[in-house]
Formats: sequence, C-alpha cells, structure tokens
Amino acid sequence: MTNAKSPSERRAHLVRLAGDLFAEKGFRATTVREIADAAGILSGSLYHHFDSKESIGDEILSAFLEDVLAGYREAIRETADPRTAIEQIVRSSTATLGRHRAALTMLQNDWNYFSGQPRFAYLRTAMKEIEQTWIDQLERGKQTGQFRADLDARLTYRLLRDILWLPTSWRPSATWSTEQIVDGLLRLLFDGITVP
Amino acid sequence: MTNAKSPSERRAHLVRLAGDLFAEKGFRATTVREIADAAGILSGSLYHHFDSKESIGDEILSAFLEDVLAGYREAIRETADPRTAIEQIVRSSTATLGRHRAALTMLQNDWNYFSGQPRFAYLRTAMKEIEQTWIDQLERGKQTGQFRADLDARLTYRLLRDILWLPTSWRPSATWSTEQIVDGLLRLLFDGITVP
DNA sequence: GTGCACCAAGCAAGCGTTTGGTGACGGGAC
DNA sequence: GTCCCGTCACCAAACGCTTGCTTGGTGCAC
Repeated sequence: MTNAKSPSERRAHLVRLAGDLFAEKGFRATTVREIADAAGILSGSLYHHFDSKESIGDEILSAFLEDVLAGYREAIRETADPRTAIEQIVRSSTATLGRHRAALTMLQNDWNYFSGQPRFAYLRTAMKEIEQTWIDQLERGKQTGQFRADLDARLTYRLLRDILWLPTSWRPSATWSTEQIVDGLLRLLFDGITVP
Repeated sequence: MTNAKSPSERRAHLVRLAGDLFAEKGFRATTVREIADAAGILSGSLYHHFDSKESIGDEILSAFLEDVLAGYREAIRETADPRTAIEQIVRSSTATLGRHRAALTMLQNDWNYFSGQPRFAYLRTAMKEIEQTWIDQLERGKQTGQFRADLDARLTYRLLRDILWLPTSWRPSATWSTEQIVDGLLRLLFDGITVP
C-alpha cells in the first residue's frame, strides 16, 4: 500500500497510525496489537522501532504541546489588543488542534494516567503556560474595558479552553467544517446567543 | 465505619463506592478489585451483589439519564419563553450533574465502549431526546426574535451541552461553587465576554 | 556476510469472573 | 433452652483471557 522508505519515515508512519487509533479510542484503550495490525505487522515487531507503548504516546503529546505553545506565543507577540489576541489564540488553537486530534483525545481520556508519571511532567508545565496566557489576555481586556469587569479570569479560562478543545474530539463530521465551528465559537464567545 | 443494614442499602452503598471511583478514573480504568478494596471486601464477593461490572455501570448511567430527562421535561413544561426555558434547563442540568459525576465521567471517557453494546442502547435514545430539547428551544428563540437568527441550532447545541457538562468533571474544587460556575456559564452564554 | 526489519512463540502480570467453602445469624421444632 | 437447618455475606483460590513486552531466529538487501 503506502511505501515509506527511510527508517525515520517508517517510524513516523507508525506514529501516525497509532495516533489515529488513539484519537478514536484513547491511549489506554488502544492495544499494541491493534497498532501493529494497522501497520500490517506483529505486535512484537513494534518494539524494533519503539522501546515502549508510552514512547509513542510521548512523541505524540510533546509534539502537540510544542505546536500549541508556539501558536500561543506568536499570537501574543503579534497583537497588542487583547480581544484580537484572544481571537488569534482561538484561531491558532483550532488549526493546531485539527492537526493533533490524537493528543487531544489522550489528554481528555488519559490525563490521570499520564499526569501521574514523572516522564510526562512536561504536561503540567505546558498546561500552566497555556492557562497563564489566557488569564493574562483576559485580565488585560478587563483593564482596557473591552471585557466585562466582573469576569472571573480563571473560571472563564477553564470554560473557554474546554469549549475550544472539545469540538476537536467530535468525530470528524461532514456536518460542520473547522471554520464553521470556530466562527460559531467566536460568535458565542464575544456576543453570546441573545440579540442585543 | 458505615453500618448499612438492609440488603438494598448495602447494594446501593456499593454502587456509590464504585461511582466515586468511576467519577475519578472512568469505568474501564477502574478495576473490580479497586471497588472491592474500597468496600473492604474481596473482588469475588462483589458478584454476590451484582452479576457483572457492567451491571454497576448500567445502574449508574440509567439513573443519571432518567434524572436529566426528568429535569428537561419539567423545564419545558413550565415555561413558555424559550430564553427562560434554556436558563431553566441549564440550572436543572447543573443540579443533576452535580449528583451524578460518575455518570458524566463515564459518558465522556467510555462512550465508545458503552454505546457499542446493545445493553446500553438507551444511551443513544436519551441523548437524542436531550439534543432535540435543546434544538427546539433554540429554534423557538430564533422565531421569537430573542436569539440571533443566524444561530446554527445543532452546532450551538453541541457547543452548549459540552460547555455545560464539562465543568462537572472538574475536580470538586474549593475554588468555585456550583452556583458560581453556572452563573459564569449563563453570563457567557447570553451576553458573551465583551462589554456591549 | 553483516545489519536491518520482521516473525513465531511465549512470558508475567493484570483483568473480569467462577467455584466451593465457611462462619454468623435467625426462626422453628422439640 | 437447645438443637438443627437454611440463608446470607463473604473468603480463598483459581480460571481463562488480554495486556505490554521479550526472546531467539529468519530472510532479504546491500
């Protein structure tokens, strides 16, 4: 079928196959035998390329968080206006999340499993930075008078991040495109559902 | 410690203990041995009260959905105004969800596992009714002119339900009370985050 | 003829579940 | 009052299966 040649390509191919399964069923619920089946090899042969199942998860999660944080950092570097910054964060997130559905499902389904292990300590670090970015922009928006002064920044962040990260775990449907979802989201976010 | 007496009380006690674990780790990630440990008995002894682990899950999930739907039905029976109806749905949901954290985690973590089995076919049925209730109220609100006419009812429902159901899975924290969360939510929902 | 990608087989540990047995308790018969 | 018997809640041990992972070997490429 697919004819990847170089060793690193073959390895990356396996990570993608595993990621597809993780995206559907989560990390723990996916077995190494299923991954091997998808690749057309036996489960034991996976260990020629990876030293453990966790290593595959590690590769997926760290790549995701680097990508997300890069988007966040760029968003706040480019824009002075907090409302624009938040819109930019939302748009960059949506693009990033679309490229890393596996990581998202893993974080949602297996957070307890990963976050407990020292190996995945970077998860908590990265989430802290993400939280801080949101809170900074929300607080700045309150000061400039663009956002409501009675906004609880941390609470709002938790709500918004969840709202933002959830649709990604929706099955990739023909019903809505990514742009539709992000537009619906931004509309909801800035204006609410009622007419002024 | 706790001295439940009657057989049905004892059974219910076990369901609660199991539910506490499911709420933290999900259904599949929780072992029958952990449930038994929490109850201070051996894992095999659980099968004197239940014929399978799934039966415990069944009991928790069906009780939850009955409770949710009862709240929804009452909300739309009592109120003619769609905006009030939605507010009522949100408030009733919050109360219900607080009482059924286990079911929520199970639906989020193990939806694929449950929804595939014939035994849990009622999950899909109930979710359909929940979706229809939301969509009906959103559409009515568009007709009365209270909600923006360009609202995609189904998309908005998916976003709103997820927003609403998520905070429940947050660890029961001292940071925010249930009322705080639901108020923040309604505020976000109706008015957005920007100042008019 | 050396290295690489993979197979065939199997390991220990953990899973949900089953089996046979044990002690405590309670209600009749005498 | 005591004896007996059944029921109840549970234990101790194991079953069959799946899990992630290991081991030793094989064929092909260069």
